[in-house]
Amino acid sequence: MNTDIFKALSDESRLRILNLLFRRELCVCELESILDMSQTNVSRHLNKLKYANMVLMTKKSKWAYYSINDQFIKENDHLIAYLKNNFSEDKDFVRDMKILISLEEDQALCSDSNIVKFV
Amino acid sequence: MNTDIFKALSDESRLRILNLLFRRELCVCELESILDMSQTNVSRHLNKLKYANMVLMTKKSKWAYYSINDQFIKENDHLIAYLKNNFSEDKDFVRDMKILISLEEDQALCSDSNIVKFV
DNA sequence: CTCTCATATTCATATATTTGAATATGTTAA
DNA sequence: TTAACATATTCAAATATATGAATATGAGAG
Repeated sequence: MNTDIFKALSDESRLRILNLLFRRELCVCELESILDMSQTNVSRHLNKLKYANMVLMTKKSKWAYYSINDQFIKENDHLIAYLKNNFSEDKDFVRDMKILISLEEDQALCSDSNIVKFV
Repeated sequence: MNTDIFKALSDESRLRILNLLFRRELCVCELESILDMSQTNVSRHLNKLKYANMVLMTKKSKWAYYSINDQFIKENDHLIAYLKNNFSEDKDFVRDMKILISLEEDQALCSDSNIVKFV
Protein backbone atom coordinates (compact mmCIF):
# COMPACT_ATOMS: atom_id res chain seq x y z
CA MET A 1 0.00 0.00 0.00
CA ASN A 2 1.22 3.42 -0.96
CA THR A 3 2.21 5.65 1.95
CA ASP A 4 2.52 8.86 -0.11
CA ILE A 5 -0.89 10.11 0.97
CA PHE A 6 -0.18 9.61 4.66
CA LYS A 7 3.21 11.29 4.28
CA ALA A 8 1.52 14.23 2.63
CA LEU A 9 -0.89 14.42 5.56
CA SER A 10 1.89 14.17 8.17
CA ASP A 11 2.45 17.89 8.34
CA GLU A 12 0.30 20.47 10.08
CA SER A 13 0.95 23.14 7.45
CA ARG A 14 -0.23 20.89 4.64
CA LEU A 15 -3.36 19.98 6.59
CA ARG A 16 -4.10 23.67 7.11
CA ILE A 17 -3.72 24.22 3.37
CA LEU A 18 -6.07 21.35 2.55
CA ASN A 19 -8.64 22.67 5.01
CA LEU A 20 -8.79 25.96 3.11
CA LEU A 21 -8.72 24.35 -0.33
CA PHE A 22 -11.75 22.24 0.62
CA ARG A 23 -13.66 25.54 0.56
CA ARG A 24 -12.29 26.99 -2.67
CA GLU A 25 -9.28 27.21 -4.92
CA LEU A 26 -6.62 29.64 -3.75
CA CYS A 27 -3.38 31.05 -5.07
CA VAL A 28 -0.03 30.84 -3.30
CA CYS A 29 -0.05 34.42 -2.05
CA GLU A 30 -3.53 34.05 -0.57
CA LEU A 31 -2.46 30.99 1.40
CA GLU A 32 0.73 32.79 2.38
CA SER A 33 -1.35 35.60 3.83
CA ILE A 34 -4.06 33.54 5.55
CA LEU A 35 -1.63 31.04 7.08
CA ASP A 36 1.10 33.58 7.80
CA MET A 37 3.71 31.37 6.20
CA SER A 38 6.65 32.18 3.94
CA GLN A 39 6.07 32.07 0.18
CA THR A 40 8.83 29.48 -0.18
CA ASN A 41 7.19 27.19 2.32
CA VAL A 42 3.66 27.48 0.97
CA SER A 43 4.97 26.73 -2.50
CA ARG A 44 6.91 23.72 -1.27
CA HIS A 45 3.98 22.24 0.66
CA LEU A 46 1.66 22.73 -2.30
CA ASN A 47 4.14 20.93 -4.47
CA LYS A 48 4.08 17.93 -2.12
CA LEU A 49 0.30 17.85 -2.17
CA LYS A 50 0.41 18.03 -5.94
CA TYR A 51 2.92 15.19 -6.09
CA ALA A 52 0.58 13.10 -3.93
CA ASN A 53 -2.19 13.86 -6.46
CA MET A 54 -4.30 15.57 -3.83
CA VAL A 55 -4.36 19.01 -5.43
CA LEU A 56 -4.19 20.43 -8.95
CA MET A 57 -2.54 23.62 -10.12
CA THR A 58 -3.56 25.97 -12.87
CA LYS A 59 -1.84 29.16 -13.95
CA LYS A 60 -3.89 32.33 -14.35
CA SER A 61 -1.64 35.15 -15.53
CA LYS A 62 0.79 35.81 -12.68
CA TRP A 63 -1.02 33.55 -10.23
CA ALA A 64 -0.81 29.84 -9.59
CA TYR A 65 -4.16 28.59 -8.36
CA TYR A 66 -4.34 25.36 -6.42
CA SER A 67 -7.50 23.31 -5.90
CA ILE A 68 -8.47 19.94 -4.47
CA ASN A 69 -8.26 17.21 -7.10
CA ASP A 70 -11.82 15.95 -7.63
CA GLN A 71 -10.54 12.55 -8.63
CA PHE A 72 -8.74 12.27 -5.30
CA ILE A 73 -11.97 13.12 -3.49
CA LYS A 74 -13.92 10.50 -5.41
CA GLU A 75 -11.34 7.78 -4.84
CA ASN A 76 -10.84 8.48 -1.14
CA ASP A 77 -14.24 9.34 0.26
CA HIS A 78 -13.69 7.81 3.71
CA LEU A 79 -10.41 9.65 4.14
CA ILE A 80 -11.97 12.91 3.03
CA ALA A 81 -14.81 12.44 5.52
CA TYR A 82 -12.24 11.80 8.22
CA LEU A 83 -10.29 14.93 7.36
CA LYS A 84 -13.31 17.23 7.11
CA ASN A 85 -14.59 15.91 10.40
CA ASN A 86 -11.32 16.57 12.17
CA PHE A 87 -10.82 19.95 10.53
CA SER A 88 -14.20 21.16 11.75
CA GLU A 89 -13.37 20.14 15.32
CA ASP A 90 -10.00 21.88 15.47
CA LYS A 91 -10.07 25.47 16.64
CA ASP A 92 -6.94 26.50 14.71
CA PHE A 93 -8.44 25.18 11.50
CA VAL A 94 -11.74 26.88 12.19
CA ARG A 95 -9.86 30.13 12.76
CA ASP A 96 -8.08 29.77 9.39
CA MET A 97 -11.43 29.19 7.75
CA LYS A 98 -12.91 32.28 9.37
CA ILE A 99 -10.09 34.39 8.01
CA LEU A 100 -10.74 33.04 4.53
CA ILE A 101 -14.46 33.70 4.80
CA SER A 102 -13.92 37.26 5.95
CA LEU A 103 -11.61 37.86 2.99
CA GLU A 104 -14.35 36.55 0.71
CA GLU A 105 -16.88 38.89 2.31
CA ASP A 106 -14.51 41.83 1.88
CA GLN A 107 -13.92 40.72 -1.74
CA ALA A 108 -10.26 40.86 -0.90
CA LEU A 109 -9.11 37.76 -2.74
CA CYS A 110 -6.85 37.97 -5.77
CA SER A 111 -9.66 36.72 -8.00
CA ASP A 112 -11.83 39.68 -6.95
CA SER A 113 -9.55 42.23 -8.48
CA ASN A 114 -6.61 43.00 -10.68
CA ILE A 115 -5.12 44.92 -7.82
CA VAL A 116 -2.87 42.82 -5.68
CA LYS A 117 -4.19 42.92 -2.14
CA PHE A 118 -1.59 40.68 -0.52
CA VAL A 119 1.87 41.89 0.29
CA MET B 1 -4.73 18.98 14.30
CA ASN B 2 -2.49 16.20 15.52
CA THR B 3 -0.33 14.57 12.86
CA ASP B 4 0.82 11.64 15.03
CA ILE B 5 -1.71 9.27 13.50
CA PHE B 6 -0.68 10.10 9.93
CA LYS B 7 2.98 9.76 10.86
CA ALA B 8 2.26 6.36 12.34
CA LEU B 9 0.55 5.39 9.08
CA SER B 10 3.39 6.69 6.90
CA ASP B 11 5.28 3.42 6.94
CA GLU B 12 4.50 0.28 4.97
CA SER B 13 5.65 -2.05 7.76
CA ARG B 14 3.33 -0.42 10.28
CA LEU B 15 0.41 -0.65 7.85
CA ARG B 16 1.13 -4.35 7.36
CA ILE B 17 1.11 -4.81 11.13
CA LEU B 18 -2.21 -2.98 11.49
CA ASN B 19 -3.73 -5.08 8.72
CA LEU B 20 -2.99 -8.25 10.68
CA LEU B 21 -4.02 -6.79 14.04
CA PHE B 22 -7.42 -5.89 12.58
CA ARG B 23 -8.02 -9.66 12.45
CA ARG B 24 -6.72 -10.60 15.88
CA GLU B 25 -4.22 -9.77 18.59
CA LEU B 26 -0.71 -11.07 17.90
CA CYS B 27 2.58 -11.27 19.76
CA VAL B 28 5.85 -9.85 18.49
CA CYS B 29 7.30 -13.16 17.37
CA GLU B 30 4.18 -14.02 15.37
CA LEU B 31 4.38 -10.73 13.49
CA GLU B 32 8.12 -11.25 13.05
CA SER B 33 7.41 -14.59 11.39
CA ILE B 34 4.44 -13.59 9.24
CA LEU B 35 6.01 -10.36 8.00
CA ASP B 36 9.56 -11.74 7.78
CA MET B 37 10.94 -8.76 9.67
CA SER B 38 13.58 -8.53 12.39
CA GLN B 39 12.43 -8.73 16.01
CA THR B 40 13.99 -5.35 16.69
CA ASN B 41 12.07 -3.73 13.90
CA VAL B 42 8.70 -5.28 14.71
CA SER B 43 9.13 -4.19 18.31
CA ARG B 44 10.02 -0.66 17.29
CA HIS B 45 7.10 -0.28 14.90
CA LEU B 46 4.67 -1.64 17.49
CA ASN B 47 5.99 0.88 19.95
CA LYS B 48 5.23 3.71 17.52
CA LEU B 49 1.70 2.44 17.00
CA LYS B 50 1.29 2.22 20.75
CA TYR B 51 2.58 5.76 21.18
CA ALA B 52 -0.02 6.94 18.64
CA ASN B 53 -2.68 5.17 20.75
CA MET B 54 -3.61 2.89 17.89
CA VAL B 55 -2.68 -0.38 19.58
CA LEU B 56 -2.56 -1.73 23.11
CA MET B 57 -0.07 -4.14 24.63
CA THR B 58 -0.61 -6.78 27.26
CA LYS B 59 1.96 -9.17 28.68
CA LYS B 60 1.12 -12.88 28.90
CA SER B 61 4.03 -14.70 30.51
CA LYS B 62 6.94 -14.38 28.07
CA TRP B 63 4.84 -12.91 25.29
CA ALA B 64 3.81 -9.33 24.57
CA TYR B 65 0.47 -9.32 22.79
CA TYR B 66 -0.55 -6.31 20.73
CA SER B 67 -4.10 -5.52 19.69
CA ILE B 68 -6.00 -2.69 18.03
CA ASN B 69 -7.17 -0.14 20.57
CA ASP B 70 -10.98 -0.25 20.53
CA GLN B 71 -11.17 3.36 21.61
CA PHE B 72 -9.11 4.35 18.57
CA ILE B 73 -11.51 2.43 16.32
CA LYS B 74 -14.54 4.13 17.85
CA GLU B 75 -13.05 7.60 17.59
CA ASN B 76 -11.77 7.22 14.02
CA ASP B 77 -14.38 5.23 12.16
CA HIS B 78 -13.91 6.93 8.80
CA LEU B 79 -10.18 6.42 8.90
CA ILE B 80 -10.60 2.76 9.87
CA ALA B 81 -13.01 2.25 6.97
CA TYR B 82 -10.46 3.85 4.65
CA LEU B 83 -7.68 1.60 5.89
CA LYS B 84 -9.67 -1.63 5.77
CA ASN B 85 -10.82 -0.78 2.28
CA ASN B 86 -7.30 -0.18 1.04
CA PHE B 87 -5.88 -3.19 2.85
CA SER B 88 -8.37 -5.50 1.16
CA GLU B 89 -7.43 -4.17 -2.27
CA ASP B 90 -3.67 -4.60 -1.87
CA LYS B 91 -2.28 -7.95 -2.91
CA ASP B 92 0.67 -7.83 -0.50
CA PHE B 93 -1.65 -7.20 2.41
CA VAL B 94 -4.00 -9.96 1.29
CA ARG B 95 -1.01 -12.31 1.14
CA ASP B 96 -0.02 -11.40 4.70
CA MET B 97 -3.57 -12.10 5.81
CA LYS B 98 -3.59 -15.48 4.08
CA ILE B 99 -0.43 -16.48 5.94
CA LEU B 100 -2.04 -15.53 9.23
CA ILE B 101 -5.21 -17.47 8.43
CA SER B 102 -3.26 -20.57 7.48
CA LEU B 103 -1.37 -20.37 10.77
CA GLU B 104 -4.70 -20.18 12.56
CA GLU B 105 -5.95 -23.23 10.68
CA ASP B 106 -2.80 -25.14 11.58
CA GLN B 107 -3.21 -23.99 15.19
CA ALA B 108 0.36 -22.80 14.90
CA LEU B 109 0.04 -19.52 16.79
CA CYS B 110 1.74 -18.99 20.16
CA SER B 111 -1.63 -18.89 21.87
CA ASP B 112 -2.38 -22.40 20.60
CA SER B 113 0.42 -23.99 22.54
CA ASN B 114 3.07 -23.64 25.19
CA ILE B 115 5.61 -24.84 22.69
CA VAL B 116 7.20 -22.00 20.80
CA LYS B 117 6.54 -22.50 17.12
CA PHE B 118 8.36 -19.45 15.85
CA VAL B 119 12.12 -19.27 15.72
C1' DC C 1 20.86 -21.72 39.52
C1' DT C 2 21.51 -21.58 34.73
C1' DC C 3 20.09 -21.65 30.02
C1' DT C 4 16.94 -20.36 26.55
C1' DC C 5 13.45 -17.61 24.76
C1' DA C 6 10.61 -13.19 23.94
C1' DT C 7 11.03 -8.59 23.97
C1' DA C 8 12.86 -3.87 24.57
C1' DT C 9 16.56 -0.68 24.31
C1' DT C 10 20.92 1.36 22.94
C1' DC C 11 24.34 2.73 19.60
C1' DA C 12 25.79 4.03 15.23
C1' DT C 13 24.71 5.20 10.73
C1' DA C 14 22.06 6.03 6.61
C1' DT C 15 18.31 8.38 4.71
C1' DA C 16 14.43 11.61 4.56
C1' DT C 17 12.16 15.85 5.81
C1' DT C 18 11.77 20.67 7.02
C1' DT C 19 12.98 25.36 6.53
C1' DG C 20 15.32 30.05 5.91
C1' DA C 21 17.86 32.59 2.70
C1' DA C 22 19.12 33.53 -1.75
C1' DT C 23 18.22 33.27 -6.49
C1' DA C 24 15.92 32.16 -10.96
C1' DT C 25 11.81 32.49 -14.06
C1' DG C 26 8.08 34.48 -16.06
C1' DT C 27 4.28 38.02 -16.09
C1' DT C 28 2.25 42.50 -15.85
C1' DA C 29 2.32 47.48 -15.50
C1' DA C 30 4.47 51.89 -16.05
C1' DT D 1 12.65 48.35 -21.46
C1' DT D 2 12.53 48.51 -16.70
C1' DA D 3 10.50 47.74 -12.20
C1' DA D 4 7.44 45.26 -9.27
C1' DC D 5 5.21 41.13 -8.43
C1' DA D 6 4.03 35.88 -8.03
C1' DT D 7 6.02 31.73 -7.91
C1' DA D 8 9.45 27.94 -8.09
C1' DT D 9 13.95 26.23 -7.24
C1' DT D 10 18.52 25.77 -5.22
C1' DC D 11 21.65 25.56 -1.33
C1' DA D 12 22.79 24.65 3.23
C1' DA D 13 21.80 23.39 7.77
C1' DA D 14 18.86 21.42 11.31
C1' DT D 15 15.93 17.85 12.65
C1' DA D 16 13.48 13.50 12.26
C1' DT D 17 13.10 8.76 10.88
C1' DA D 18 14.54 4.01 9.80
C1' DT D 19 17.35 0.11 10.63
C1' DG D 20 21.18 -3.45 11.56
C1' DA D 21 23.87 -5.07 15.23
C1' DA D 22 24.72 -5.61 19.84
C1' DT D 23 23.12 -5.76 24.40
C1' DA D 24 19.90 -5.59 28.43
C1' DT D 25 15.83 -7.39 30.91
C1' DG D 26 12.82 -10.55 32.60
C1' DA D 27 10.21 -14.93 32.41
C1' DG D 28 9.93 -19.92 32.17
C1' DA D 29 12.12 -24.59 31.63
C1' DG D 30 15.19 -27.91 33.08
